[in-house]
Amino acid sequence: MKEYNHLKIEKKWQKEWEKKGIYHAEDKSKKPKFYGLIEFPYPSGEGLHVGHIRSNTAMDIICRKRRAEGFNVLYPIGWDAFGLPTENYAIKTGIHPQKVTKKNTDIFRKQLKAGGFSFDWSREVNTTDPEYYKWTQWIFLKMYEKGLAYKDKININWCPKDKIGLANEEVVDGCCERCGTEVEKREKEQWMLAITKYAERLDKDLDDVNFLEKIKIQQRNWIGRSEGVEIEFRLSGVGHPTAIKVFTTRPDTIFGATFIALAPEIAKKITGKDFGIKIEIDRENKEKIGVDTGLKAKNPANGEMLPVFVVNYVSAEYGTGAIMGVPADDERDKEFAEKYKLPIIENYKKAGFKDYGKKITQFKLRDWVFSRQRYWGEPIPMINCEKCGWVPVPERDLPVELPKVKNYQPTDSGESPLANITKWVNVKCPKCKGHAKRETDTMPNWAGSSWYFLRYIDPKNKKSFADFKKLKYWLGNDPRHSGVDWYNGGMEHTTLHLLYSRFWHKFLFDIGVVPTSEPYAKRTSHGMILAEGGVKMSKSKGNVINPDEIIKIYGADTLRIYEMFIGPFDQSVAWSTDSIIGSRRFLERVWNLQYKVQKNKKYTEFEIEKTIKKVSEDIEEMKFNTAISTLMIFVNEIGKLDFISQDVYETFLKLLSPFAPHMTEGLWKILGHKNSINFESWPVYDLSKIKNKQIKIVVQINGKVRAEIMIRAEISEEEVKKQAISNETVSRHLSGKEIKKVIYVKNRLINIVV
RNA sequence: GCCCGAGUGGCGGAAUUGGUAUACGCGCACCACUUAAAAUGGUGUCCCGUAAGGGAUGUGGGUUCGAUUCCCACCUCGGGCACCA
Repeated sequence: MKEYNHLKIEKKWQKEWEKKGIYHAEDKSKKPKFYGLIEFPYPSGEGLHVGHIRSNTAMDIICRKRRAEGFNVLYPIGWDAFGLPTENYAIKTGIHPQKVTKKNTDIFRKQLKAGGFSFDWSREVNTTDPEYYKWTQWIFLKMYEKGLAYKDKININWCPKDKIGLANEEVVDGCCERCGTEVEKREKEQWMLAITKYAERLDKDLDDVNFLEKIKIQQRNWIGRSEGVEIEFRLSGVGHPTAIKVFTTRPDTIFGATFIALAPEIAKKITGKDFGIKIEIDRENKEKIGVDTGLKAKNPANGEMLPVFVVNYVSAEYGTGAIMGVPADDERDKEFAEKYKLPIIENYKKAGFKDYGKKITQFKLRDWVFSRQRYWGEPIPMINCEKCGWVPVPERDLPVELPKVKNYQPTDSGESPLANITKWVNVKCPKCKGHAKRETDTMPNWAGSSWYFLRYIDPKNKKSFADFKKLKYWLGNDPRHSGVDWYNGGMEHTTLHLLYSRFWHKFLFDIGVVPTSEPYAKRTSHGMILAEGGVKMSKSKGNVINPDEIIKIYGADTLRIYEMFIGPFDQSVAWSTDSIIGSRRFLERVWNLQYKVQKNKKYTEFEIEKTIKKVSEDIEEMKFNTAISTLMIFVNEIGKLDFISQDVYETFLKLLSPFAPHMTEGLWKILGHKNSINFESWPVYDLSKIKNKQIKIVVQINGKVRAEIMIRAEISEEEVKKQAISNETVSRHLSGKEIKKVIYVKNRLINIVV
């Protein structure tokens, strides 16, 4: 008997599969296609996380099953490599981020290959490759051309300690994510993308995609669509001809309005005065403050003159920046009214929805701040000419490559380090050939990840980001109901990445370069893997599990099985090194079953049909933990027998192969097959083969289990009742009692009510 | 404050449309094999009780012949949003 040697087996088959390129997707195929996608990793210096193994294995199992079901499968991988950690490392060490990225991707690649994932490595993409970001820049230029990219003076988050502009997502509770310093607002010219123009469609089209409900809910909350009415309140008294427009979702409460509240910016616009009211960033300070502007506004419903206040709880960025205060119906207005002794009307008359204004739709979604004052990102391909203003870099000059710099530290003025490279910055205007300067801001790291799944389809194309025919094949022909077939990723990317990439895709659809209006047909999400004890894995806590070591000791197959068995796929789970042994023991049992195989004996006693059904269904629902427990139960049962017929063993190996590809491949060859188990078709089940001559029925009395009886299948209800009542234990419990009712659930239980 | 999700043995967790609660795995105990240990195999393992039986799925109530599952109220934990008018 040969022992299960995972090191030898895994190395051997990984080499063989790579050599033969068996996981390469075909661009021209008569088979139906399946495009399975995972979020491409950020190659951090910390190496692969066991969480990567979890989500990659899940999609790997689905893709392997699809191949066995006869699909032409695309399961690609790449690197989302622009970003802060690499840049910060460069600032600290002076090593070029490209070098760091190369080193990290090499490590990640090696680690992923050791996991035995069926990626098509020939399509690897890297967002920091100029051949890749050329097209990221190209998409930006198209957006500029269509008026979706524009420059605007806005408040950005500024960390006074790091002297750096921060993205919203880098601000945690009003403080810098890295140094904890309180963030200030600073006005700065930024490139913006008009995602709000797509708000309506981004919301509505969620109806047509197969995303998990909680993902749709989060997207909808983020977009924040609400229908209301815009009402004009005419100003009078101080010689103001203007009116104040108010947005409300409750126009029916207009008779209860006792004041008007303005955002500070709006008040300044109307009166030209600064009232010293500020909207605090500090979220804990929720006390409502206001100043009376002295203006009066006429309520169009009843002609009453209402005082107009500047307040700190109305934002200029939502609605019209002005509200009607209805203290009787709104908690915030009530708090304000009580503090400033304003009247609170109860029992006022209700108005109709559109009686005093016109219906409009508002969104919480804001336009996307697209500029970063950083080095390690895609340069924004724009040139500022003294005469012509902003001029896009001509397409033929793409990509605008990142120049070499000596110092990656941002400048004191908050500009990108690129601003110091005068040779790079100073250019001729493409229009008038006059003196001009390049934009020195770069794109956020959400840019490259907004379209990477399209590049996988045609990664080496030099003429376009991807050939349209290939896009049509892999995304489908139906413009409304297609895209990547199945996209799995983390919940943390539900609002930003998922929304941004849907926005970009819709834009590309509108200009006719992609065939579908939605990028992803189906989206699911995984839970995180936490350290033992349920805390986050982190270097500083020293509780990070390195997958390499687990693979070395137990094998990739064991790690894969363990991570799929660890708990429900969509929930967070705590790592437990002690429990891995169970997955290893299971695989060893499977391995040892080969010595019980008898070639010519037909095996009829045990039903593999149920196992096929359950495992097949569980994979589709991502219930990998119960799929594995089903496989374990089968092995436990079959292990009790003296011999196993080869056909049953082979069917079992096919079911196990997506989970443990290396071992099953090894066994497949040992059984005498020349071809890879990867080319075998997925087992089908035939429920009619399950012969249940005897069925176990539970007998309850008043809902309490008292006995079990065996019945023949298909006997009548009357006979089952007779048999149940005649049971010894049952009759003992029934003696001296009157039977009121008998409930019979077919093939399951009988409940006698006394 | 609002919106999601989850509370089941010592631990990770199972449970079809409401139908045997605790599958599968870890751990633990005992047995076999062994000079011994490890490994492996076997048996047992929610609680009380010798047993018959009784009690348990965060807490309290309800619907039902029957509730982990459905309804109401509350508590705890995780995630998201946050003065959104």
